[in-house]
Amino acid sequence: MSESTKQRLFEATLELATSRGLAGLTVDEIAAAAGVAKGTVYYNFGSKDGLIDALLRYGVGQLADRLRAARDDREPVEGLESLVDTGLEFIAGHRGFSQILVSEMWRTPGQWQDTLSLLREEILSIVREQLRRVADAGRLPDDVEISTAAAGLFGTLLVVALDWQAFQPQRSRADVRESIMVLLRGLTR
Amino acid sequence: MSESTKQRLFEATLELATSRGLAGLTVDEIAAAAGVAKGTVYYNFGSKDGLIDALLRYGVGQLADRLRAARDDREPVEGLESLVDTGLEFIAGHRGFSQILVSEMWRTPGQWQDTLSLLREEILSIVREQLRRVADAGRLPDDVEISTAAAGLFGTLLVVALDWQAFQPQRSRADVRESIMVLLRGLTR
Amino acid sequence: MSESTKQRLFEATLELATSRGLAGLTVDEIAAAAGVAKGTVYYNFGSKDGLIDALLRYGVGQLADRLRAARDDREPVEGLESLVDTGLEFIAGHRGFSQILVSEMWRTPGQWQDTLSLLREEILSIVREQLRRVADAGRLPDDVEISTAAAGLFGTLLVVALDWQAFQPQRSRADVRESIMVLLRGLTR
Amino acid sequence: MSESTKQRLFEATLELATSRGLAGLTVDEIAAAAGVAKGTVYYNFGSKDGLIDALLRYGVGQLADRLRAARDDREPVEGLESLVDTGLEFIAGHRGFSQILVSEMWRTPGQWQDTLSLLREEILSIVREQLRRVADAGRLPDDVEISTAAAGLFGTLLVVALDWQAFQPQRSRADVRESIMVLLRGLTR
DNA sequence: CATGAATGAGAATTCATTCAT
DNA sequence: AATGAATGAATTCTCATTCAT
Repeated sequence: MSESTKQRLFEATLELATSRGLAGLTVDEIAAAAGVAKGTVYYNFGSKDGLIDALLRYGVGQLADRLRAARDDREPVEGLESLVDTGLEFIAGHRGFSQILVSEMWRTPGQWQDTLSLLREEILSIVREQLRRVADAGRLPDDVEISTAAAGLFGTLLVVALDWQAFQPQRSRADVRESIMVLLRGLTR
Repeated sequence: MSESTKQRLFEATLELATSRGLAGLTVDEIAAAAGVAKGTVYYNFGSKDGLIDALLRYGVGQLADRLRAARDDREPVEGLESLVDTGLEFIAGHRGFSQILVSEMWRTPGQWQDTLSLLREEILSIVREQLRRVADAGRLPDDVEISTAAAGLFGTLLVVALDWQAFQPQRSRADVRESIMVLLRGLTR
Repeated sequence: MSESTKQRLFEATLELATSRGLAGLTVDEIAAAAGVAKGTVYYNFGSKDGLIDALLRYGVGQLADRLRAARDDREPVEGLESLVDTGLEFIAGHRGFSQILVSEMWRTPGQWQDTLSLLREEILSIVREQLRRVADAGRLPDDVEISTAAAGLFGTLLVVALDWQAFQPQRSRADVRESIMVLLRGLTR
Repeated sequence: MSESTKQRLFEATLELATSRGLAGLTVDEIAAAAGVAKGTVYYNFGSKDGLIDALLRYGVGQLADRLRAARDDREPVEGLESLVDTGLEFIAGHRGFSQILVSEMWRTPGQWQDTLSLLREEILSIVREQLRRVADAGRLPDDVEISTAAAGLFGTLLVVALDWQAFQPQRSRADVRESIMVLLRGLTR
């Protein structure tokens, strides 16, 4: 079934990209790691970029789903913390994918820039919405611009989580979450 | 003189990388932009990777120098803000360089991982030192661990600055600095 | 079919090497002569060295096949002469190949030393076996050690044949064969 | 003094060529191994080929001197054996140089073919002269052509000696000499 | 006499893509 | 739906040679 082939290609690409970055991957490697012939990549995705593009959409889709599920009708600030926690959990559990995001997200004309802009927007809109609730509850200082704060929060979350994994793996997730919360609480007072 | 050749190559590479990203550059282009023959790159750096490696050290050296110069005997929190501002200025002025930093810094084994670990440490030690002063002045909450905060601050700065350049170029630098300061002020209360 | 591509590359390489030597060939030339794209060489052999390595095995295989075919149930000394004649014929017909054999065979660590040691052994075992028959027929002096004689005979054959081709091309093959036979007859008395 | 520089370059080249062959050497390596700057090679020899050329002449000159010294007014066949023994001794003592000779001597258009033809002739004339004496003493069969035999003897000597060094280093020089003598005695009866 | 930084033509190698099966 | 041999443009890298000091 085609779905399993695509899935296998996604997983192999993720696995390889974790250590070598997206740009450094060859279609040969990906196909070999997925246990399919090279032509199969082209049959299923049309091109290398097509595969990467699909992979990015797939991964971000998963992240967005989780984030959306994490929001609830609780108190706004708690909801924000829940968002952060969910984000941290996802990143820790999908390190390879997250590394790809940081690696490619801010690369200027980067090959996947268009897709990434779209995906970034999808995530940010979720964060912005939650920040908006916090603001509506009067818990955000007036001089904080929501879209800026959302972008900053997303980037910080990504980077802090990866730094944790790469350079301070002995820290617990709760510990890392708390570091970010300290910042957020400062912000939301 | 060899130093000037290396210097010219660094500058040409940085220049090109700012608009096109480091990964996509060819040695031909770099040499042409620097006004030297292609062989000269290999004579001086051994390989394309050798050039990038040297460039990373050079760039981080520059950043560290600026950061060190930004610290002064003023009030600790102001000193911290000065550090942030200097960092922002540097990143905005060396976009290509900063992009490679984010792209490679958190890649697991990564080609330049060894170099980057060293360089990360060089920057972090400066940030840590300043945070220490802030703490000594009693301006940091007790539950904030300095080395964690330093790593988070560095990553956040990098990412927020790049996000600004890539997705919100119309914002002013002062504006962006203020976004980060809001966070810091929350932290340092 | 892949076999025919490899075959074509072997033949083209051998052809070119006969007039220009193996070391001086470029992959471009070889591919052009074989009527395939340059990438095909890399697809099939991985590298220029890989091609040469495979070619050595292929060539020695051919030589060994011919030598084995040349042995028959005739009188032992005649069989030995037949071996020599076959060897001469092969070398004369594959000059480029033989040159690389002499060039590389006795080079201390040499790029293809491992391959060549194996190949040398394959040829020598055939020669040894024939010398053994001569000895069993009581036609070899007692003080001649077979493995030493085999190695000497192989080397001599190679060198004499190449010397003929390079410096005395006007001599006939029969003439050259006779020169070696004179030595062998002295030996087998 | 220039002589010592040339000498150092000869020795370094010989040393390197022993394991890697002449063609694979770079001027950089040679200069580094000799402890001089690259320009010095060009100052002294004009080109890489000039260095190799001079080296070949130098080495063969040494060999020719020894061979000439080995001939004496003794009985012709003994003189021939003395020639062989001296040749063996030289080769064993100058393995690197000898490997170069075998590697390059029969390479068809080889870059140093002209020089090598001359040098080959220098050695062969010595061998031919001695064989002539043997013939004059009535110790050579009528069907042996002297110049052919000389070429064969030279090649065989070279190859057998190298085979000894590379593949059967445990044998004594006397042992190896005896192997060749067996052939020669058969020839000279 | 000697140096070594710089050169650039030439060679090896990579890799996304195509296409006949 | 999948394959994998073949391609060739693009790139990296090599190295003999030059030349100003």
